[in-house]
Amino acid sequence: MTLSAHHRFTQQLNQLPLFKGLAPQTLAELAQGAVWQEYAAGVMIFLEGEASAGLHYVASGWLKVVKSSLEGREQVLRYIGPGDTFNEVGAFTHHPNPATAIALEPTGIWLLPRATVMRLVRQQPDVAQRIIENMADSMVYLVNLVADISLRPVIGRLARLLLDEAKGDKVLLRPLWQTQTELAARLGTVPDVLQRAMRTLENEGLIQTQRREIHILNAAGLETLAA
Amino acid sequence: MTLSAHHRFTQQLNQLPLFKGLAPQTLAELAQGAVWQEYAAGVMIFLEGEASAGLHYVASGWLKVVKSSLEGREQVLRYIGPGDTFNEVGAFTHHPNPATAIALEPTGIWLLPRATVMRLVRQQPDVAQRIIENMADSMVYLVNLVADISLRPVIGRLARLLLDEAKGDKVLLRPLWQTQTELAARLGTVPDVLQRAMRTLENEGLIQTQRREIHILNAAGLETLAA
DNA sequence: ACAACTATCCGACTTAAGTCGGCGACAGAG
DNA sequence: CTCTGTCGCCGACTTAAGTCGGATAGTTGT
Repeated sequence: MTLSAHHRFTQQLNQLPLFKGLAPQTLAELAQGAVWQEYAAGVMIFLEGEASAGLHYVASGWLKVVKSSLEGREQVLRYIGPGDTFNEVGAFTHHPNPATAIALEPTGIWLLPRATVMRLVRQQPDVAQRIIENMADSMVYLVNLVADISLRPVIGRLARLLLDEAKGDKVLLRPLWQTQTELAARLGTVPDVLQRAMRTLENEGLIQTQRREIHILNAAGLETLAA
Repeated sequence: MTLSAHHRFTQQLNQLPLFKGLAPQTLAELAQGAVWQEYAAGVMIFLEGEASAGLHYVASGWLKVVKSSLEGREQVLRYIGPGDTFNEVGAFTHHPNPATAIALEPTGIWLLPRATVMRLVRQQPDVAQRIIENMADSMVYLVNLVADISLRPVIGRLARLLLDEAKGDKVLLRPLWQTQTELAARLGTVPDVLQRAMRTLENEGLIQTQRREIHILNAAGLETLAA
């Protein structure tokens, strides 16, 4: 990792909402302690139960945070992409990692060691506040996830996911790493069940699937199922 | 609410891990802005979707934080008792409340307005850090809740709950407000299913239920189910 | 172009979870 | 004390979810 890489990273940090507006010196300090890491698709970034290193900032690529059962079933807690930070839990407490992180694509990550971010939080109230807000967002997300899984049938969750992911568009082309197995894990179920749910939606004329695209034919109908 | 009540509250705040060790003046300021609220058993403290007021500190009593489905089924996210704070999300962001809070017993709460805690966070790095740690704990709890509900059968969740709640003891006497309906909501299921699970555990000789007590006869057996 | 592998798809089946109706115990209100 | 409503208990039933075996299509590497 070269000096210029760190310099570029300093620039990036300044863009990042979490660290925007900090003094150049502070940013440089932050960048100085950072460790660059690259992961190939499918590689584990950290494992549930390990003591964890610090705050992770995703420079490029996508990854997933999951919990696994003994039988090997997987529940996706969150997808994380460029510009996101994750592992606040590991960075700010001495809890072991509560979940496992796995790269979905070739992924580049800056690792900010615990001591560095800790110092920053104590010296920069702005950063502390933004971190708190970030964590609050995560909590809202998790709370909704619990409610979804517990109180809604699979087909309802699927309908909601399609609507959210499409964000008003009528067409939804899924990234390559969103295989049906991944989608199923995100919804908290298994591929077969997901497949049936898809077919049901298709038979009822709410969606239409092509190779790598899903067309939403009847958004209102999906809303009803997702309610 | 009297001056002496506020004075007592200042004492209490000083005990509270979250605020321990602050300057007396800071504590007094904090107590000054606080609003005292009392709720009878079963009364709603705040409702999902409302804009929310600030950080809540429970002085006495127990309450639950829940999400409800349209059909009226309830998922308990967390139980909260004396000394706990809750509603970090509402206090530190402009999100509406992500869930509903309901008193389980007569409950007394100090409400710390957003502006007050916000100022505190910006001026006292210690407080900011502890709040972050608090939220991290909540996130760990939620993450595990998601995994439990998604990846484990009801009977396994029940076994784990019994073990956790007993904390090594062999006897578990449940508080009055833990009706089977409440317990079911905590486990993410319905009373009937819970009852069956209980009977199964009893038939297999793992536990024995008396009026308001549950005796653990075979902790190892429960561990196996909970694994 | 071919083989090997993986993802998808599908029908049939099993199991877990949830629903329903009713009954008996108990607690609080009158 | 009796009435009334809630809670707990239980068996029978329905539905949602998950499993299994196997066919098919698509992809990757050689």
